[in-house]
Amino acid sequence: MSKISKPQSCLQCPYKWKHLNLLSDDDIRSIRQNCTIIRFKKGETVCKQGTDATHVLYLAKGMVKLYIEGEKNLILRLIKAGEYIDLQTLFGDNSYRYSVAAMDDTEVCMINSEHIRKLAEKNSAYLFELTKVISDSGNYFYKKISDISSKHLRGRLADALLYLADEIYENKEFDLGMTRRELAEMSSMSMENAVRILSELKADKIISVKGKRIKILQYDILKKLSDIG
Amino acid sequence: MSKISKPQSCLQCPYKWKHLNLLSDDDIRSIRQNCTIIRFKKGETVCKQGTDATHVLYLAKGMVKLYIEGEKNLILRLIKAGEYIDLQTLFGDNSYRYSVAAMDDTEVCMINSEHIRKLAEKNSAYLFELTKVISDSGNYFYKKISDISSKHLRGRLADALLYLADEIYENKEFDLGMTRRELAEMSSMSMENAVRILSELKADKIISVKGKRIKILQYDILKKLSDIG
DNA sequence: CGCGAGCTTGACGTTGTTCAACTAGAGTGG
DNA sequence: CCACTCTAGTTGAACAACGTCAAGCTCGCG
Repeated sequence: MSKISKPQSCLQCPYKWKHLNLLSDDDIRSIRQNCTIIRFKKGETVCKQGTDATHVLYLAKGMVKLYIEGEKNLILRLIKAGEYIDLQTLFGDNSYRYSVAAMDDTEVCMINSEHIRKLAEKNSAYLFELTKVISDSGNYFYKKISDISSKHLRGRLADALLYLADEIYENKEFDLGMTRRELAEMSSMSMENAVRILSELKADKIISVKGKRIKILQYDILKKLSDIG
Repeated sequence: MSKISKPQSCLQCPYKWKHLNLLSDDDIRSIRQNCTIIRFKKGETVCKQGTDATHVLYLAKGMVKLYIEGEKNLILRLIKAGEYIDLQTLFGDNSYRYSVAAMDDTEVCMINSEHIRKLAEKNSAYLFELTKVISDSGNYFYKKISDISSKHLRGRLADALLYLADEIYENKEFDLGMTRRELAEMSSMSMENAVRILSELKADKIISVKGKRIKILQYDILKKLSDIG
């Protein structure tokens, strides 16, 4: 963590804060006093599971992983620039249920929670949009929890690869911005098995793997592997 | 599903609708036109995974299970009278991500979603409370997903028993209102293993089991089993 | 009395983890 | 430039966890 700075002005937010347009100019100005931009280097912890959630985190630049810590970590999702890292802590219990760490060099706007709550309370349209985001994020977990509890190794790894291709890199060919261990933590399996299955998929010519470079050669088969679990 | 009826009046709601007090009398009256009370018998499906979520479900009487359907079902939580069955679908994607079925004879208020959204949009305090409920329900999943993916059989069954004792029946002795298969579906394991572990816990005098009657004899040990996973 | 659903237990096969050995590449200091 | 080390990745084999199958049991009900 380093380089603490105040935004110049949020009025023409260069980070494309979502739903900022629903606030009045005065309200937007007021955010400046309650917002700090912090830069994180790759690997640094942005927020730590269990600590008090006093700030809303908005990812301005870079990519972070949101994961649950335990004997083995479980990466729930990756977050790209332009998204709130999580809004549930804003209105619910105010401690982080997860940890967040930078996958590369990132910038995070940390905005005082209490301030956002006040803005939301007096601006129904704004609150409405925040609630939508929270709801969708909750809905995502229904799928995740069912995938993790019902699918086998191959299906779970296929899920992770499809997630990376479809949601994160939006391309069938991408540089895996993480270690094999992290890929395993996305799929809830041991690192050795993640490697093994990558090798199998490669041998079956469903994907190609060269170091961190991964290309999905047979998208529909990967999809089928994900479906049958 | 049977016995469709309109509420007499929601003004003195006999079902203790949560947060109804935040609405104006006129708004509460307007709900009547958009609300139907439906009775379900034990085992009946209240709502089906995949269908459109056109209504908010409020559980007036009885108990239901909320579960994800698949080759094997996964029961995510039980809901007691006086709670919304789920609010996420109200503001997020509007299809049910889960199925809900009655555990005993129940009554459900089904309120038109669009109507509630309109009330919420013009009443910030009401929306605020709904958002809190949604957020907390999302936060619950962080724990659930981590438990399911990291704990072993014994830890998961201990979780289920503690959940029933602490959250549902609020007593260390209770009648298990479900089959062994359903207990297994709460803990994400096969029915045979749920039975086996119940037997082990009984042999170790941590619980007593007589048919559906379960008594937690050594609460702290069960807690420890849950902790170590 | 017999039937069926839910429950119980043991034996066995499958899935996934752990351990261990080895390889490849990147950085470091002489 | 080479040896050294460190980390990430890779593969095989042993082992543990868990599910499935099969058989028998119990209890309520027609």
